[in-house]
Amino acid sequence: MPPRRWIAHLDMDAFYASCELLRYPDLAGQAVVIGGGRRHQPVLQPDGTRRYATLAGYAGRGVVTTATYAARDFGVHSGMGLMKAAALAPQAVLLPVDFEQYRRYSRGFKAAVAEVAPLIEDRGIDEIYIDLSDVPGAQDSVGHDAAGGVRAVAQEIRNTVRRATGLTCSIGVTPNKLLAKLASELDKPDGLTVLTHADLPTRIWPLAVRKLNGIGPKAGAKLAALGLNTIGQLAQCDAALLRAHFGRAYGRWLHEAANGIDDRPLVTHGEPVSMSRETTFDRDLHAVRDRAELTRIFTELASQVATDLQRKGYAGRTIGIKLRFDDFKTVTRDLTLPQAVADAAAIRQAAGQCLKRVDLSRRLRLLGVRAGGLVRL
DNA sequence: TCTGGGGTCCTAGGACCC
DNA sequence: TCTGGGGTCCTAGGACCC
Repeated sequence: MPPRRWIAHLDMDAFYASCELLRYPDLAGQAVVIGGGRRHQPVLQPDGTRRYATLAGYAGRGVVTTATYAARDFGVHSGMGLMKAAALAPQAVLLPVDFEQYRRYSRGFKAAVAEVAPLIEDRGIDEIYIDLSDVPGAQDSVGHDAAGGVRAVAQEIRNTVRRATGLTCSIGVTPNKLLAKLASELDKPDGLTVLTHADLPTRIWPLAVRKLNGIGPKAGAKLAALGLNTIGQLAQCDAALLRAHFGRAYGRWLHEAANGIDDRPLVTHGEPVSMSRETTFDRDLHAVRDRAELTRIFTELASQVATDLQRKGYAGRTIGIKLRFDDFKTVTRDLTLPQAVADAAAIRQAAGQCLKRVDLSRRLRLLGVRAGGLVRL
């Protein structure tokens, strides 16, 4: 028997919110929302207790980055505007985002996992894929359960993460990344789900097509218009019809994905492609009337990109800008230079060239600066 | 109660070269 | 002087993800 391929997807539970609960244990069990700017830090009071800001009366353009499960019970979810979240759960505690802290915990849980299983693909701050195929014990049967060994390995990883960070995670273990990603959500939070291809009809096919990693709002709506709502309906659908509606590559992918087919390897190391900084203004700004403020922000963004590049040891040959107007229309412009640059002045200069190519009659809500075509310094 | 910030990848057209 | 085909680079936009 050849060894089975066992891929795990590990997803930290309500990651940012859970990190904050470690710092503020008095909030355990409460509806807590992480998001917005820095204007709502908890205040330590003379009696030693903390006073927290709540969502009530929030005014601004912030969105929910993460919400605790208690807050989710009110219908609050990530990406939702904080104004809307405040209407749903005015009493929920609002905490500012502290990426530095989350990155520490992120490094912590990844290092803990690597002790058990070193083949890891990084998928951002709070999730990873892990190849368990060659981890000792993963191929063992337990009684009549061929997946018993890998289940034990995954459970050990969960225990290790918990010990190292105090945080819980959910893991899906399946023959490939696509199914593992789906499976990790099936028993969230603090869950472990092991699936094989045999489980496809009962566990995967009833799910909405939008659960598939790679089907977003647009493709989801298009599939719905075709009467395809579940992964099972998609799996049963004629492959030629999917190609006709979605193009050759994406049509084929849809058909394979719905049938649980995915042979993508883990990517265990990678170089960054671009680095960018962007900001949404508190109020929409006009190129002429708010010129001084826009110039200041523009220069600041260029300088932040330069700092990021230098800190990580890269230079960028393509400098670009991003603008979002008051009607939410977004445009980009970029410029490829003869030489890669990493200093603030050169980035600011190139970004300024890009800006000249944009019609600035509408007011702006967002400005961004980007460096692509990265080379190692 | 409109919609953050940081990314990746894909497509498509035009320039330019052989 | 009516016109092929392939390859690469550049640019702009868009879908999608965390």
